[in-house]
Amino acid sequence: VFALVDGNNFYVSCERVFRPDLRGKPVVVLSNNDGCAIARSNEAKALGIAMGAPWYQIRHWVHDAALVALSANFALYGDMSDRLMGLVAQWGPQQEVYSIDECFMDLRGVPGDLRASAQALRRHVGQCLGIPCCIGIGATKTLAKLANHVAKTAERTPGVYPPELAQVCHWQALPEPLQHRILEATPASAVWGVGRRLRKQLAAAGLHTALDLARADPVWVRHLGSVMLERTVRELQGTACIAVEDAPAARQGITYTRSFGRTVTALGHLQNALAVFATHATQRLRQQGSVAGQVWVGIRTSVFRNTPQHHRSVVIPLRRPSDDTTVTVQATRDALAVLYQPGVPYAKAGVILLDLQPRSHGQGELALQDDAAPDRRALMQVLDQLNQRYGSGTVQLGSGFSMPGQRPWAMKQAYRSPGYTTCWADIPTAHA
DNA sequence: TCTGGGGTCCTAGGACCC
DNA sequence: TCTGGGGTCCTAGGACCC
Repeated sequence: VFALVDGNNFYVSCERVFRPDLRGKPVVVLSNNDGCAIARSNEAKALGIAMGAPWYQIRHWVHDAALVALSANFALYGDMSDRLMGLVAQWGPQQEVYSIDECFMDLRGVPGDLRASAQALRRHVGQCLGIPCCIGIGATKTLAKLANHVAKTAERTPGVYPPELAQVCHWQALPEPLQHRILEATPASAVWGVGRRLRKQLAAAGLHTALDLARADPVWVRHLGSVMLERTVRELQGTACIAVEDAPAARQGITYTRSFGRTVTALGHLQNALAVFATHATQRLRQQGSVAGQVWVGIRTSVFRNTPQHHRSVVIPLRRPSDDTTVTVQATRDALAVLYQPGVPYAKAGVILLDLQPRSHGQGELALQDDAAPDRRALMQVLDQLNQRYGSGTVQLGSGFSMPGQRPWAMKQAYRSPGYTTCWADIPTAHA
């Protein structure tokens, strides 16, 4: 038996914990650069604001419906996520943190009425953290996902599903005719693993609802997609094909790409931005305990402008796998020397660390031949410790430094909330 | 004026090998 | 006239997820 626990409108809910005045109001959280809506309160959804809606298209709601917009505060959401996952972990023996706001639980061996313990967990999370969540329970991960979808939809839009399914939905506990009705009312595209492309292909083959999919022959359906679709169909039919992954595998690549607040044409600014991006990516690399063998570097113009497009990238192989920021920053320099063209209005740039391997793996002998390596490693350690203790960016490479006001590439964050739980200066005060 | 970012997995096709 | 077959590995691109 599997469960999926999922924080409702998670980023908005995180903000509301510290801003109770935002409850009941339409709220959106904007992406980096205040580009588009990436989280919406139920009230904002009711206004018709779509996921990913560009900010400039929806900002009129601020006047028309008292919409509140907030710039994304990922430090806050990440910290709230850790707390949420810690609370949910106590429910069962195995937990897979699937994304920032949801986790799968393997509930095999958990005694008692699962629906009742799910309700209790919801109350516990509500009391300890103040984040509302929905829980779906099913015989497979796909069914748990589906049950979660039903629980969320039943809560938000009464009428589609019976109201008693709101917030917690235990698929196996439902009578079969009700399961049938729910599957029939659920579009195939709401099933985990069916995206836009597959939805069209399934529709062309006459499969429109979750019920159509659940009744399909898993072997036959394979020719419409890949083995993934076959797996999805089997999971809908109750055969578990996807396990709960207890310990997440190390990342295969570490990406840091950003759109600029304004377009950038000067080489110096690009160098500065990419040095900062590489610094962030390499810090994550060290946290993971890996070294990178290659560095991908890309720069490009905006895909939303009707101007000549300029998308270029290059992969720089490193002489030996490294987790040294000076090495990856130098790689971005080398890359820019190849990629950069004067006069092009660059809108976005990025760094991807590739070919990742565990740090310990085969490093010793090579490192001994490089006299500078032990010192560099110590330098990076000190850097990480200082930044950990005194705040990110306390100590950095000169190439990543720029005077205040000299970062045209810095992203826009006009509506950023304080670091309530991650910054000493921003901790809220309680008044008696 | 103004449209995010970070991932995973699968498949097809090419290069290469014997 | 007429030119095999089987396998591995890698990469690019597509689809999906949140």
